[in-house]
Amino acid sequence: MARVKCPICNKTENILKAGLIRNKQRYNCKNCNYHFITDKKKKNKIPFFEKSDKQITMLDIARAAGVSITTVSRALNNRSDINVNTGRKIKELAVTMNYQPNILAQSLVNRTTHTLGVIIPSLETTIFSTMLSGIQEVAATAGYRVIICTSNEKHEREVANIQALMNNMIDGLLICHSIHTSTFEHLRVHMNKRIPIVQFYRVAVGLNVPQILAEDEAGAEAVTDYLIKKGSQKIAMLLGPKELSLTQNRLKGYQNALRKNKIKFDKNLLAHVDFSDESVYTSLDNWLSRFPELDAIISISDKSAAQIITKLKNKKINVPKKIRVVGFGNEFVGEMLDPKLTTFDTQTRHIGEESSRLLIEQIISGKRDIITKVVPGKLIIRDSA
Amino acid sequence: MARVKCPICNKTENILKAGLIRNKQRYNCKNCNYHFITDKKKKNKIPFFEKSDKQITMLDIARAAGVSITTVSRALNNRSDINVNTGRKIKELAVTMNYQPNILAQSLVNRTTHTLGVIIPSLETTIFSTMLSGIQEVAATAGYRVIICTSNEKHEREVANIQALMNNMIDGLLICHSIHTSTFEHLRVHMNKRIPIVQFYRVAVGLNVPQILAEDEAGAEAVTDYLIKKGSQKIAMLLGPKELSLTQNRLKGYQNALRKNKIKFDKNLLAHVDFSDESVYTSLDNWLSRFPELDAIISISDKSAAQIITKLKNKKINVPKKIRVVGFGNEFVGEMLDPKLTTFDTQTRHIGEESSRLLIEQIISGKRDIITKVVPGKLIIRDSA
DNA sequence: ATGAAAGCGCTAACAA
DNA sequence: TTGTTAGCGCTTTCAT
Repeated sequence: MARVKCPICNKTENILKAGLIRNKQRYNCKNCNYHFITDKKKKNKIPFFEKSDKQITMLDIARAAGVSITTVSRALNNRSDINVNTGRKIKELAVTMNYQPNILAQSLVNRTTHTLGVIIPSLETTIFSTMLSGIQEVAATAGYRVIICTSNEKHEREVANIQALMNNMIDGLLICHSIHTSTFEHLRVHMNKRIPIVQFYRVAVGLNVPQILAEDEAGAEAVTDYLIKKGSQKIAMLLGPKELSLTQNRLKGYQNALRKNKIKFDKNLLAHVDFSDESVYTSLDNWLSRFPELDAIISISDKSAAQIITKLKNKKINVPKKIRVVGFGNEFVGEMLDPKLTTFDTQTRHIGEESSRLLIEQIISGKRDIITKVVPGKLIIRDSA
Repeated sequence: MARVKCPICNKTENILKAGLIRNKQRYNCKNCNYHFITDKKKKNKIPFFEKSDKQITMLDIARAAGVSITTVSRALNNRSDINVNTGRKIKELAVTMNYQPNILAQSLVNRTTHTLGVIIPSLETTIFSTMLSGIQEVAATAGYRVIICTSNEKHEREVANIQALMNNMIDGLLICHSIHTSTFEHLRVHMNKRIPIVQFYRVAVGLNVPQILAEDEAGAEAVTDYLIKKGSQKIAMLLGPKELSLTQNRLKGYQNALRKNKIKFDKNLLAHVDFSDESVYTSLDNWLSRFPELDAIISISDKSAAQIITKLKNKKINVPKKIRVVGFGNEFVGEMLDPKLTTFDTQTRHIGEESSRLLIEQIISGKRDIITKVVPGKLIIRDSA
């Protein structure tokens, strides 16, 4: 074996191997107790990408510029305490060498990742992907990345996702709860941490976490009111699971309108569905058989409204003459239906945008005000009611 | 000022302050030239979250267990070279102390983030959010996070997003090009790097990057063939921008079917739209005025098919009697239309799943096979054709 | 204006 | 089986 020479004492005796660090052989000179390193010849063949894959680091720039790594850092971060020429030279060098900062290293040291986490029940439901679009747009503009996790309406996945994200990956969390989430311990444990949280659309009530909400109560009231004005008396309502604040708020709005118009509330006109097609159809059949005088249906979403209208047409029940149908959400599908769908526009995209905005504001300001904001919507009157 | 004692020589003279490191005061003993540290009393008031926000590190566990940090690492990573009892004790301790690993630090050292980047034109188009759903589902199952970036169909944003993601944040990239992307240098520069790339749905042809495609050519051929069998002769086709491979492939399929059935190709029956509502309506009006004998329209998406059907109904043109309409994508809206939409199901979700699967496979295996995979679709026959 | 060195929290090679 | 040490790539403090 070729002898290695200690760069300090220049001897070749008593040099021990002392570890292999990132492909470099490290040695220890027992004479002067000095550790040093030489390149190690590669054993295994070079992977195909290795040759072009050498990431330029600040050290490379420092060497090329003949300055210290600190100076490079200062130059690239546009610090004031640096010679203008040195700074310019380093920045030019960084460009020509195609330097790309290692974001992981920056994040580790700065304790900030410029990344938001979003937990959302599903991506295939129009309102959720629309909200996500709003979130991502605002985030991108503010220079934040977005990591998405879908809970698929499963509580366990919501819990697991939160845990995974909160481990230093994100600067803030946006969450829209799954329908099966009724305990909130998994959120509570993170509430007093550095990382701010904002709930949106489906929120846990009584939790000290800011919320961005749709205009559920006022919206449902406006819709019900409108139907009554149009002459409906027997108004059924398709709702989500009882536990959701959203459900409760819409129900409240509905009841407000009934009370105002002196119509007796009948809880059999309520149906709680789990968003499956089947549960929607079952509820509809149920109503039709129990309430021949049914003259209006308020649906939980435009999608189920579309399903209801289609089903009613199949049964030769005229919409809106016999039964008026109103949706919630103002999705694209509403305009394509025949009759065109009357719906309450919850301004889904805005909800996403506002949530993102509030979260980023809390990240930047460091403030943790417990704000509740309702994004105003509006009734879109078309032909189905 | 209270004097500080050097732990080496035990003197209190000639001790200089030597920096403040992460809230600790560092000193330098000039007698023995030894650097040491003591805790520094906090000056500014504690932020509200600080008390509960002390992240437990491996060092804390090591101290609590009376072992070295390496041993903790070994225990938590379930290494074999560790005493079973020590390992168990450490893992218990980690749980009781509620230890959460710092993913950034792990990623930095392991050079892998378990995160995929996805660049997608939009989130508000059903097919894209559906593909994303498939991507995210497969990724989550394999233990990968997903960062999304929308290009909003803008080339510059696509380029910027790629650059931002490739800086050590991701282990692999999934990309669906924006319609305005016709040069691919921004991709090419990353092709030979460690980070694998997979293109999906809208791909750059002739680029050495794996692709997952919809069955565009065969699908369009099947659709056209079906229309001709049904008796259509004058078949218009709504296409995306000419540059997209997807457009070219569907056009090829259309032409194949015409040729096979000895129908003359007329390029005036083609319209290239930019997915805006307006361009769809303009194309339709154009066709109607120029081709009174028009008897079928193949649309680029179910959404535009829906718009076309709605518009034709407005104009009292019977679908499918006078004009047959076929969509692409099999989105939810198709079933809600009247008449129900005949469409080619591109299996959008599968495309996302397959892309994700291929990318992860390449990440794990380290192989970079240039695979092109077409996800088979099928014709869904309903009432509009 | 610049550099040396410590440290962010973790992993891994070697010594013991 | 365990500890010591260097290092991932960056920022920051203090000294010069």
